[in-house]
Amino acid sequence: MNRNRRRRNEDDNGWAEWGGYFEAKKSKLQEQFRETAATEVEKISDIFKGVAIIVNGLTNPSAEELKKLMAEHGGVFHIYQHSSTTHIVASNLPNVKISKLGSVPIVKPSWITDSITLGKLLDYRRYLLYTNQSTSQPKLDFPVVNRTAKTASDPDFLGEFYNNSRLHLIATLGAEFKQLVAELRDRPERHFPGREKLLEIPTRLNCFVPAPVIMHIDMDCFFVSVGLRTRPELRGQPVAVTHARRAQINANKEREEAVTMNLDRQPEMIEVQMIDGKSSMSEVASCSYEARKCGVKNGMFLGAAAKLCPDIKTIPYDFEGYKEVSMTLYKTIASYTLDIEAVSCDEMYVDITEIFRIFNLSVEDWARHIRAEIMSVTGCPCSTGFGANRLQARLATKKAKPAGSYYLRPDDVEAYMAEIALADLPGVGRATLQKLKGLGLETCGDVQVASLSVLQRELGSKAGETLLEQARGVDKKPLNFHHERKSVSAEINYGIRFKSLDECHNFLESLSNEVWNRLDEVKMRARCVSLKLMVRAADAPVETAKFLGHGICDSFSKSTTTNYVITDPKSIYKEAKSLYEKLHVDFAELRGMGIQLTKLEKIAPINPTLNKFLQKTPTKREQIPVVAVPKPTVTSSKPIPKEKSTRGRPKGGKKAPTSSKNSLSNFFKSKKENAKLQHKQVEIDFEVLKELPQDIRDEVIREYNLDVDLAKPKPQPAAEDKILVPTETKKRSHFEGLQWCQLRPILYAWMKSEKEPANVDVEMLGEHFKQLALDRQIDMLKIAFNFLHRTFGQLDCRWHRAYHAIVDLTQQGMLARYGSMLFVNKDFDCCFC
DNA sequence: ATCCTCCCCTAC
DNA sequence: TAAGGTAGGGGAGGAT
Repeated sequence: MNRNRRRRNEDDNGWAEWGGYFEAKKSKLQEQFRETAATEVEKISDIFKGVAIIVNGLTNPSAEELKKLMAEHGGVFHIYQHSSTTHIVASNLPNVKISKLGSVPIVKPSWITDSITLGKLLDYRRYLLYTNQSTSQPKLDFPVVNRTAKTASDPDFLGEFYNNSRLHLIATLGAEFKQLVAELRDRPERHFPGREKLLEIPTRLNCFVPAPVIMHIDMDCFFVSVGLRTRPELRGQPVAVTHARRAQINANKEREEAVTMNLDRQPEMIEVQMIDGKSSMSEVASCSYEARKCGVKNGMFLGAAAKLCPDIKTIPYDFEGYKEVSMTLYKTIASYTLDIEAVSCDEMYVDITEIFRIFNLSVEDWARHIRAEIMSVTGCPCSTGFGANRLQARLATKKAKPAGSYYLRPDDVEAYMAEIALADLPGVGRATLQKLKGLGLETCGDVQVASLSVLQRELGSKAGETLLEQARGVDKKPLNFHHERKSVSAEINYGIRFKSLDECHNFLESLSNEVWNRLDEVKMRARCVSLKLMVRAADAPVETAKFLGHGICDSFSKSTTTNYVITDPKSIYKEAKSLYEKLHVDFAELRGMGIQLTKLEKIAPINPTLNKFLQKTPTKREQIPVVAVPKPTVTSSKPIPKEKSTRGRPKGGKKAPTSSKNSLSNFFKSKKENAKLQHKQVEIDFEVLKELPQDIRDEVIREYNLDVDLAKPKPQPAAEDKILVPTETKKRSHFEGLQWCQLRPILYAWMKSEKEPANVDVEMLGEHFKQLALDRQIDMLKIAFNFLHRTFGQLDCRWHRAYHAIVDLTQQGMLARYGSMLFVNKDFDCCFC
């Protein structure tokens, strides 16, 4: 991506390449495995003689593994498609790409694994990824036995499911647009070609718009509108986007029973009550306003929707179309401003204040202009709402829909709000609404006069407070243009019916790979893995009403904070598997599984100077001070001090391990040897020495013939030095297995990394930071290690580079003077200076 | 008092 | 048949 971006066209604000965004993602995958060194493999068979594959997109097994399998079994692996390529292997390939791939058959990866399992080349036609189920897909000339990955027991399931999941698409597209807005804003240049068009709008006098103005823009029934672009004959009719084509399915006794049994259990699900054993339980992803008039809602089962609206027409999904239209939408808005908070693929907030300030437009002029432009470039209608904050803008959109615009003027807010139904407030969902009903509250007007304490008692302190504010049209949350990820997860609660523990483990492994790929994609690393399970409720029927749905479930989750930074999918799988064992759930009862990663860290150093330095190959000079210290054998290491570390200790009443002593002792031995080697004098920091356990300290003093009188303290250290050394009141156990380090330079480096060095008052920041640490009662050592870890942890532990980066900064006058420093990583590699 | 874990809720 | 994902806010209750 980065490389592509540098090539960008200066005139288009980066858009030319944004169009190629998804393209770029795919080619990156290719780069990844091209870089993988060819591994020498032992030939096992000749199953794939004459077969030459390329891999397109994510697969399971991965491209790398397929490459190895092909080599082992006499096949050929191409990185790019070639005239001699015989098959394309893919788990999910957007329809739009198929036409470009020509006549080479596209097969599922299980063709390869199954062939190997059975020891012979199977007929690939049974493994074709595409069948002629949709007009946009290529027609196939031969009969196809469509082997669909129905349940999670199938290795192709994950990709196939995500390829067809609307919710997955919505979630991932939303996240991608958030990230893209952030990236665009990070570019130094600002270029808004769209604004020129505004000059053509005749300016009027007296169209003062009080600042700030927030615009909320939302496509009207997005999926339907995209689908109707090519189906004009359905305009004005009740239309729904669903997987199913018909609202009735063939009668099936078992299913009728299952439906009835589930109905008994879920009387609150109104739409479920409207269905019977013959109704389709395919969900309506989006429905037209004509369908909504009959009471049809998004998320409803098609069977239920058809009961309300017998004329309803169904149209299939068009995932590529959604991507394309949302891209165009964002592109259009961003040609006017980058003050955008992406909400989802079809919705965003835009701070429009600046545009009004510059162009002297009325809200109506602007709305008419932008809505017309969006209509013309996407072929889809949208609605816009304007207000002084995001809440007002959003409620205005509600009134504007469909295909309209509304400005909620500051003077009208109070009266307007009183009429708003509580259900229309963002954040008020099913559960909250029920609670409020219990209090006899239905409109914002009711809430306006309710007491805060009552609301808080019912909804919790935070939600109570926000609700009261919302009811008055107040929204203090500013738009967030720079979104930072706090978690990455992958979850599937459909098609989970394991027949063996192996199947369950395999699926968990696929999920681990998936979630790892997503983490890597956003260039982050994690330190916490959570596993979420959906388990059939004890009294729920084994057969669910919805085909392969999760039915009525209990959900459980468990997490583990690792004492290392996760740097591969195998670690995720290992942790997830162990969490699964701890939850004691029978694989046969599972109905859903998910893995979530939290405690995320950015993969790259933030400081550009440090970054640049770290990329350099170290010179000989730079390598000298690195001292390797043998790993302590007594205990496992903990890279970042954790209050809970003592809890994780062996419970058998063992004494706390003495790793600290051992490694310190070792450390000084190595230090001495190293000094001899270099014929250099050894410097030992007084404060470090003071903190050593008595016996080691004595040893060090003896070893080095030090002239130190610990009883007579050395000159009073500067104020900030005092806090650098953990005091005796701090529990030593926090730092078991860790070494001391001089903190000031590190903290300065940290602070510098977030603000550019120029014009930063180091002393002031130091004070500020100290206060922060004291206020929050965080150990300075913990902060320092967090920093070190976050910045350098993934760089193959090149601590010497970290050190020299800091020295470098110091020499440039960018850091304060530093004293002796000791850096330690989780493997007890040390560098000292 | 504050943090952490395991939930629940909400939005698209 | 059908494709019930994902991220963030926040609260209860236990641990420290």
